[in-house]
Amino acid sequence: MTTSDEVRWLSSGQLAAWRSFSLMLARLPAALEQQLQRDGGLNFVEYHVLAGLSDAPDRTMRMSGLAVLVNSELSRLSHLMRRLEKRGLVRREPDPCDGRFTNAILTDEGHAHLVRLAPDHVATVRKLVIDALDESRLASLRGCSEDILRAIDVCDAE
Amino acid sequence: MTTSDEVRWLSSGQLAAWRSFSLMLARLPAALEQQLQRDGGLNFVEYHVLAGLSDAPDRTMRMSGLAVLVNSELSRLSHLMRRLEKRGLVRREPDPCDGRFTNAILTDEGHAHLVRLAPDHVATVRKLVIDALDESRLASLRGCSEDILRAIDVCDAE
DNA sequence: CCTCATAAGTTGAAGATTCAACGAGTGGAG
DNA sequence: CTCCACTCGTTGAATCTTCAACTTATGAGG
Repeated sequence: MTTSDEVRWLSSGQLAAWRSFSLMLARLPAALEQQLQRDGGLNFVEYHVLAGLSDAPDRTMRMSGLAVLVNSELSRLSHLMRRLEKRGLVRREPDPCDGRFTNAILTDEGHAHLVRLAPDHVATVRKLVIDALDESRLASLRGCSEDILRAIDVCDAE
Repeated sequence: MTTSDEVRWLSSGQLAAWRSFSLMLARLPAALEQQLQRDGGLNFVEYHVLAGLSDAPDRTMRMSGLAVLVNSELSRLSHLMRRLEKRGLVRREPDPCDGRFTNAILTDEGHAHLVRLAPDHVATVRKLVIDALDESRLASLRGCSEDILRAIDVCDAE
């Protein structure tokens, strides 16, 4: 990748910003997961699997769609769904219309678990993010996130 | 944790901000790790272990100090150091002054590896974050990060 | 001294994720 | 119709992380 010999190191201000940001990048997910794990025995991805299914028509999604939604590889999702299935929170069945697809379905028990968990999760998100920032900061955080996501997409597309 | 019956759900603007932010929170670390993994066979924590040691006097730190620096548990660090040690990038020895401590030391080979890797890593951080944001956005991102870190600390302290 | 409490670090087992290989279903080209 | 390429999803092995139990070194208190 190093195409030029000159490295553009970071200025001290940039470095300070990067340090804070990258520390936050490590700590916030850990803090969110801690709450979900404690209150519901779920990690971040598992929670979003249940939440995604609960918003979908018939509480049903294809595995591949779900994988995109939760930003995870299909293999990881497959293992994860096996564990959730063993706990009775979801079930899987082949799509009757096209046998190549597998439908993931939220069970009643899974839905109940999610409903039980959601308020505390939202409260945590508020406490650590939404209410920790004033309104203009939050708007600007959204802008930063979108800029960074765009840069990642550009980079992925080479 | 649910102390009140009333849940303060997110407004649509807050929800949109949270969605972008949390997607970025998942994708950016993956993108950074991908580059480190591809170019140097290291993950994010491993890179920061080497980087931390390289900045320390005598390229030496105690395991417990290193664990705080890279925001990781001691057990994880111990396993990770065993792997890095097997690759010859670091070594460990008991602190001669106080046998309870273990000193982690960056080898010459480890240092060379880091030096080889750093320019590409910095270039990636630039491309995905620093140069993806204008100056005021970056400053504001730093502020957001600090606010969120503070909220996490408050929360950890109950 | 001796005992005990404490903190540092290691270890092994269990749990989760990644990686590569595989199997199964479908639609299209010949 | 048959073969082929393609995508979807699963699986097992290897890797990494988490958890709990354990070892060891030190310093404090009797």
